Order: sequence, then structure tokens, then C-alpha cells
Amino acid sequence: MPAMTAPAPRKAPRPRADALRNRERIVTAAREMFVEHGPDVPLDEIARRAGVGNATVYRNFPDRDALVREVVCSVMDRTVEAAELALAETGDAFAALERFVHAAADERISALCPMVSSTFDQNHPDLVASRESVERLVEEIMGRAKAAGQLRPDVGVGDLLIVVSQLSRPPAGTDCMRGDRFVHRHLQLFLDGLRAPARSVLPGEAVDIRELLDS
Amino acid sequence: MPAMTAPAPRKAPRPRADALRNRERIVTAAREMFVEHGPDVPLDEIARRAGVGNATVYRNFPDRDALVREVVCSVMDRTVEAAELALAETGDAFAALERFVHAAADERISALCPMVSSTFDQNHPDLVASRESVERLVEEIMGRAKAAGQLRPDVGVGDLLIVVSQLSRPPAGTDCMRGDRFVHRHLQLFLDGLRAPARSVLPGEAVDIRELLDS
DNA sequence: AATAACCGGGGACGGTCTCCCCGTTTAGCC
DNA sequence: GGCTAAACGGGGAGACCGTCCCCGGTTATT
Repeated sequence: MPAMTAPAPRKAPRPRADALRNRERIVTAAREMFVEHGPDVPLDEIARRAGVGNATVYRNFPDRDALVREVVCSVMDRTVEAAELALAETGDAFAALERFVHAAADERISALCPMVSSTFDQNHPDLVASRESVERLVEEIMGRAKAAGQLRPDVGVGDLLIVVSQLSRPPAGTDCMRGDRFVHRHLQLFLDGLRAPARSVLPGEAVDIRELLDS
Repeated sequence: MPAMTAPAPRKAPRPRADALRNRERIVTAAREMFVEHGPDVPLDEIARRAGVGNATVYRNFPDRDALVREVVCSVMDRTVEAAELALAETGDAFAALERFVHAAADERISALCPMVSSTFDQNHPDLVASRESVERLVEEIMGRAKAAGQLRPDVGVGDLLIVVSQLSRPPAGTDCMRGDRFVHRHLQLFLDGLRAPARSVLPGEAVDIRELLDS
């Protein structure tokens, strides 16, 4: 590839403005559709929701997995932002935890469920990077809360992420998002159960994030 | 019911023994498949899991909805049994609540998620009967626990059923039931959050069971 | 205003689920 | 222990749906 006069970093001649805007709209629509209807929704439906033609989807993403991966990474990045914000905005560790949990639910963290799906490359570079960022930040928040004696010590990062993900999912094969009214109630109940001192002994072991990946 | 020499209640000439056994196996297999793979699993897969031919499924149930309805009613009846057992075996109301929650998870109560699905008759007689039984019994347990000052008063039957259902679902499009290791941990955390005195104020209103039915 | 990339709808291909049909097996009864 | 009829299981036709490509029209860039 010979050097060119244009400031193209690679063989990218320049993407058009609305092209990137459409790509972003597709990712957003796909995130919501994955959350509401599972990882097998027709791509045409995603296109319709995004307000673009189906061809635009297939042009931006070579196959379904590419779109899923983009969505998962996007959700993880948003989650990391939420965690950083929660850490920065308050000195109270448990309050930060609460802020993070509610924010993660709003960011549709449950969309990363398909990442444990069958045909999905768990070891894609972008994926492991985002995953480690999430793990590190959540571990930071939970560690501070435990050190402050506000969070019971027998819970792990995996426990938190699983429960938030499960509780923020739409109840079933439903196409309405009316669950949002209840989600924060139930998250708050869960958070109350996380507080120290512990009101019961938990069965099993604290769940690490790595246990969620292997089958 | 006119007295006859044979115990045939109506124009049923007599169902064969293995026929009913197979029917039961189909319902059991369907329950697990609905929980693990959603309400759209191929009926042939259910037949394979039940160890019967696909024709046997279509012979016992005229259409998919009939099978779904049977599964949902079966799960509700099992849940009612679990609730009655929990009430009978202990005098402590909150302990009964805990027993019931864990039992309901083991009974795969999350299989009744498809009852809120799109094409599904919410008003079938068998359905409303089972539903009212569940509601009455859970209300009884929760009422006692509230009266004893063990359960925070700002939660409803719907809150409990939703959370138990959500937390006991397999995480995503996964075909393994390894989630069972975590489920009871997370249910216990939720139960700790239910205890009185409340550790926080909840957003929204207590969820009634009827709010889960209409779209 | 010119140009080239991008967009959007329509349609063919391929796969999958549903459902029926028929030869065989098995339970129930004499 | 043999008979009868109900039930069973496998295979296949029909139909539906998701995926992907192609082409005329549109819009951003110089």
C-alpha cells in the first residue's frame, strides 16, 4: 500500500458523515432489540427499528457476529463509563455501587448476555479489553465498599453482574419495555440484600467473572 | 357423572397406560426446554428430549398453545404445592417465604414466562384457576410475614414472582443449566433485601400480579 | 453543478418448522 | 398365550421466514 497524499490512516478514503451516523443508529437499535427479543432477531427488524434499509446493515457488518460483538463492546464501554462516573461523583462507596447498578440497568447491560452464547468468539481482542476494564472497575467499587464495612464480603463481581443483567431483562417474549417500571425497585431490593452486616449465610461460593465464560 | 361399571367418566374408552406416561414426559421435557431455550423451541426437539416421536406430541396436543398452556398450569400447580408445603412445615412466616422461593426456583417457575407472550389466551379457565390459587397462597405467606414484622411492607406478590422468575432463568441463549449453582445464592441475597426493617425506600409502587398480564 | 458513494426496497435462495401418512409395535383383554 | 385396536416412530411434503444480492434513486462532498 503506497503512501498517499490524503490523511487517510489506511485505505479509508473517508467515510461519509451520515454513514457513521447510520452505523451508530444500527448499533443502538440492535442493542435494544437484542435485549427485548434475544440474540436471534431478524436483521431486517433491526434495520427497520434503526430507520434504515436492510442493505445498510449488511454493508456495515459482514455477518451477524460482527454486529453482536459491536453491541457487546458498546455496552461494556458504557458500563465502564457509568462505573467511573459513580466512583467520581461520590465519596460513599456503597452509594457509588448503587449508582452504578442503576446506571448499568439503564444502559441495558443485559444486552451482553449473548456473549455467552454458543457461536461467539469469546477471545476477540476488543472483547477481552472491554471485559477486563469492566471487571477492574467493578472490583474497585466493590472492594472499597467492602473495606468500608458497607458491603457484605461474601459476594463477587460475577454475582453482581449476573443479577443486574437478569433483573434488567424484559420478562419474557414480550415486546414492551414496561418492565422498566419495576426494574429499579427490584435492583434496590437486591442492593439492600448486599448491605453489611449480612442477614444470612449464602450457599455456594462468590462468583468470579471468569466462571461466566466457559460452558 | 352417571355410575358405570367401568371407571370411564365420559366417552373416554380408556386411555392407555403408556399414553399418559408419555404425555407426562412430554410436559416435563417441554417445561425444561421452554426454560432453557424460550417458548419457540421446535416441537421436534421437545419430542426428542422426551424420548418419543414427534407424532406423539402432535397427537397429544392439537397445537403449540395447548402444550404451552399445559406446561404453565403444571408449573403453577407445583408452585402452589410448594407454597402449601412451606406454610405447613414451619411456623415462622419468613422461613416459609424462603422455603417457597427456593422451591419455586427448583420447580422452574420461570417457565411460566411465556404466559405473558403475545399469542396466548390469558383467560383460559384452567389458567385463571391456577393463577388465582398461586396469588392467594403467596399473598397468604407474605401477609403473615408482614404481620409478624419480618417482611418489609412495601413489596407485593408481583415483585416476588417477577424476581424469582427472572433470577432462576438461565442467563441467555445457553443450553447448560450450570446457572443452578448461582441461583440460590442470588435468591438469598434478594430475600435478605426483603427483610424488615427496610434498608431503603423503593421507587415505584408495589407490584400486583394483575399488572403482569396486560400489555 | 458534477460526481461518486451511499441508501432503500424488492426478490430469489436456502434452511427450518410444522404437520400428515403409513408400517410397526405394544398394551389391554379374553 | 393369542387377538384387536390403539398408540408409536420415522420420513417426507408444504409453507414460512431469515439472509443476502441487485439496481434505481438520493445525498453529501469539491
